[in-house]
Amino acid sequence: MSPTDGERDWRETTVRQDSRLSRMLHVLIHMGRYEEAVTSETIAAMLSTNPVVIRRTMAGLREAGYVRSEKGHGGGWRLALPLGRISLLDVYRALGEPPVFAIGLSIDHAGCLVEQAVNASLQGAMAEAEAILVARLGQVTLADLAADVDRRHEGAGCNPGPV
Amino acid sequence: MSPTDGERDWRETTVRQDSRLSRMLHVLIHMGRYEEAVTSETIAAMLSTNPVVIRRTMAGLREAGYVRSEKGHGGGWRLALPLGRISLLDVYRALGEPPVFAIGLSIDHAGCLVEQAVNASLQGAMAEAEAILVARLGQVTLADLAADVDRRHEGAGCNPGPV
DNA sequence: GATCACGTAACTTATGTTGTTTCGAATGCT
DNA sequence: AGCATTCGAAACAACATAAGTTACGTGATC
Ligand code: FES
Ligand code: FES
Repeated sequence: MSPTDGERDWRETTVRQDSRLSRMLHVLIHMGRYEEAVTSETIAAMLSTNPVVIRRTMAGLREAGYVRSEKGHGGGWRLALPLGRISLLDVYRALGEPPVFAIGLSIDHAGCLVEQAVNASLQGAMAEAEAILVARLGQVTLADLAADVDRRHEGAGCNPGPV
Repeated sequence: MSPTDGERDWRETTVRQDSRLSRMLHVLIHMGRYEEAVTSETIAAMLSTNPVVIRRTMAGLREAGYVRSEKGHGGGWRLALPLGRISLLDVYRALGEPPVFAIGLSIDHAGCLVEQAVNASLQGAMAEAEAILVARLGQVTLADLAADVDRRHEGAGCNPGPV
């Protein structure tokens, strides 16, 4: 009954779209556990996808200065900042701030007052929801998530390493 | 700088997806201004689209009891409830509660604790944002929007009728 | 009965993420 | 120097979903 028990199943959305944020967080936290460079191929195997997808997605993180990439032997990806210095919001922004909502406004009639009123209301609600989301993403660092991982580690059957 | 000045341009999203809610609100408020039945064709012209799209989308509203449809001469769509009895949330639900977010979770590894921690955090943030959105949609009725239209009417150059 | 208007199915289009292949460039080992 | 490794980037196919379109059936009104 509480307003926070939203029971929507994001898992149910087949493959709707844009799991980049989730994936990148996964990768970054993983990288925080090892010092060595990780290759795109290893990460791709970790996420059951293709190395090119990894490079494509992590390009934004590199440009934002959160990771570094090195070519050649022993190369790969390395964290450029400690996990505590990177918030979920930072990652989201490094990905180019992809659209948050699947719901859009109809803007067929520039002059229609009804449309204006409808869109103003929807836009207000969405802006407020996005503000909440952004605020929460900004409050959580990757180190917080890593700590949560440790917490979960003391209970369920472990599943530490990759591959 | 404040977290609430989100300057995202929903208008800029080309035709990303799902403007059904916006469109249906537009139609319903419009219907509230006239007593006569409105045909799918008229509505489609209003929204610059196809009558079949209208029937398809309004089917949910009919099943939810917010509108009625009649065949034959003089037929079309009519409100089944006054605008004050229909909230934006009601309309959203009648449309089948389409996905709110374009951001999804990655669930490739059921056993990975890192993924669990990441998804728990993201899911929490998204659930809270959705709760806010739903709360706001539930507080606004179509009558409120109609009143807002009237308010806008006393200022800018009017644009009353359709077609 | 003719016309109007909805109901539904089927197909096409548009947009964006994801997946894949391919080539080039830089790095480091031998 | 030569070669294997690894990223960088372009190009293209695959997939999913809202939206647009066509076609045909059904029911109601004139
Ligand atoms: S931490 Fe999830 S696969 Fe490596
Ligand atoms: S009210 Fe916007 S076109 Fe009719």
